[in-house]
Amino acid sequence: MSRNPEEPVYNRIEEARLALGLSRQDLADKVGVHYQTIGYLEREEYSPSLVLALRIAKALNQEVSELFSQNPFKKGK
Amino acid sequence: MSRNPEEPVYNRIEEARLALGLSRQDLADKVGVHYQTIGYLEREEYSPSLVLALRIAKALNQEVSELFSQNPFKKGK
DNA sequence: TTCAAATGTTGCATTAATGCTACATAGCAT
DNA sequence: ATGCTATGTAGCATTAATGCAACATTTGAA
Repeated sequence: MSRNPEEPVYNRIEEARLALGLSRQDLADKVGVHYQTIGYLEREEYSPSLVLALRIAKALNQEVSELFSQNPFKKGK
Repeated sequence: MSRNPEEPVYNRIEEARLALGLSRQDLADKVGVHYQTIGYLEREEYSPSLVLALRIAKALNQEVSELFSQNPFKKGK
């Protein structure tokens, strides 16, 4: 599978982050990653490790399945 | 964070796999990875990518949060 | 016992995820 | 205009996740 460039993972990180009034830097700090990493994830340039996904979900008070999906999200949740 | 050797991810893949009567090879085939990879994950020698976690959850009919956690699982679910 | 299936162990190669730095751009105050 | 904050882009280095092969061990069936 080689870390799947073919099968992307969609996410609503940006939407959930903005809903909490957080900047990328804020979220990065809460989660313990570089702020650029949040940017890469929001732009879906790559998909996170499970550890990071779990941390982000916790930081944003969401279920992993609410934030990340193999299928595109519909508009407005 | 450098992919966290410090903060492990616990899982109940083996339990869920056995409950369905699947061998590691069976699960690996359903999920599209090498059968050794399932072994590594069950032994918690490393934690999967989010893509793989999503696929495993789907193959085992479980929520990601039911299968993977940052905190150890209690006995018998 | 013998055989096969399932699993464990080791080792090596490849690559995506992450860290980090630097610079550009856009928007919003002042 | 000036400055600050947030974000985008590009490049490079490191490392964990995965593939894969070979061999050992365990377990259960015949």
